[in-house]
Amino acid sequence: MELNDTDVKTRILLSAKRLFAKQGYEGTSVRQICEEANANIALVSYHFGGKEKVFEAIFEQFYPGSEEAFNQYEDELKNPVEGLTLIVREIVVFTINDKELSDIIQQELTLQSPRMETVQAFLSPVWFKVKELLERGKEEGAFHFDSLTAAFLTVMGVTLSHKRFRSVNVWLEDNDRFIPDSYPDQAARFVLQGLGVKLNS
Amino acid sequence: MELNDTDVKTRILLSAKRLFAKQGYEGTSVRQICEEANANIALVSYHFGGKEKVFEAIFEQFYPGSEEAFNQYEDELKNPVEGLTLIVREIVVFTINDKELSDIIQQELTLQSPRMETVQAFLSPVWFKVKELLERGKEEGAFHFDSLTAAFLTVMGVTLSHKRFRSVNVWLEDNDRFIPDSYPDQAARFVLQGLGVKLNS
DNA sequence: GTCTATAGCAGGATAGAC
DNA sequence: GTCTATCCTGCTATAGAC
Repeated sequence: MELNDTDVKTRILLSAKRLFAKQGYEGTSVRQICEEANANIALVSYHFGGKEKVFEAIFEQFYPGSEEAFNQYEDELKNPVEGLTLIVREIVVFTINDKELSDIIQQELTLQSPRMETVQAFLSPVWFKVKELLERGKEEGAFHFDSLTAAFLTVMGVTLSHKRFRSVNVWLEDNDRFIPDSYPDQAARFVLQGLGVKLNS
Repeated sequence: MELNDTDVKTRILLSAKRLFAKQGYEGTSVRQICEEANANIALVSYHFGGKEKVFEAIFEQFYPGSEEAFNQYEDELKNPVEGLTLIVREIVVFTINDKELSDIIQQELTLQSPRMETVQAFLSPVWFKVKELLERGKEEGAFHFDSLTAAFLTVMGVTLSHKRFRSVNVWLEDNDRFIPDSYPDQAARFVLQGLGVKLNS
């Protein structure tokens, strides 16, 4: 990964992703990124055009494209309960697969940064769909909540919460068997129950 | 607030809290803090001993002391369902009352920063209690979940999620009446339902 | 494409006058 | 307690040699 087995551009991207996730954007210097990537400092400007552009390139490279995905699951997304289950699972799977990128997203969501625009552009399709499903699910009587905003917030909270794992194991001894494989389902179940859906499982 | 109606130390603390919340710790400069606080740059070193110490001072000043609080609610905390309801409500109330401090906490939780130690020291009592309540609630048959870690994560997610409000109203038009007053109860209900508790409301 | 060298600036901190 | 002036370090970015 950090060896010269891949091209420089990729090495820089991977190092930047790792470091942004651990230390935040501002807390990470271009020098540090290049050191870890075994790349010369000047190459960040040459290949990307600056630190800011590296940030954007990370999203372009690693954020799962959700354009075709929506078409692929068109049928499931018609039903609010099925659709929300699917989306929550997919988001949680993503946060497990790419902890780094989801850490970066997590951080940027609370900041009023110049990078927010980039982040929002990538996240909008999914969360807009979530909003739509919540609204339709309520109309159809499947979900029970007072405020859309409150429901939306809790769904966001559950699905994105995984990233605090690092600090969590300070409070929990890990004799508990936390199996990432089953977590997407647990999270989805939690969300649906929280929204007042009766589950037959 | 930003006028010279309070003493310098307090003005610095308030400005720092505001800016750390909006821009992150690394994204905020001492110069900027002092400018907003109408204070001279040298006073940060004089009164606190550096930027890092300002961060700690913010927690000492504004984090609600949870030592006496636990004794005060001793009775409610004996029952897992009651106890968890109480704590979730209190945390959510706190995140609404002091959005800035909870934004700061939110940010630091995902970072591996030198400030993590400070943050954890303040948060530990509450989250340790949550863990205990979850465990006991499961033993007593009140809660239903597979993994303690998974349950813990979802509770954290819901209770801390409020801070993403700023980015949320990009996706939600605010014709939805989100009433902060009722949110603590909604969040608590969501959590309990998610944990499989049968509610009579 | 990659490197060295350096420009140019902003950061945190403090010495010392008041 | 407060201020000015300054130190030193580290940052991003780029010009120009290879």
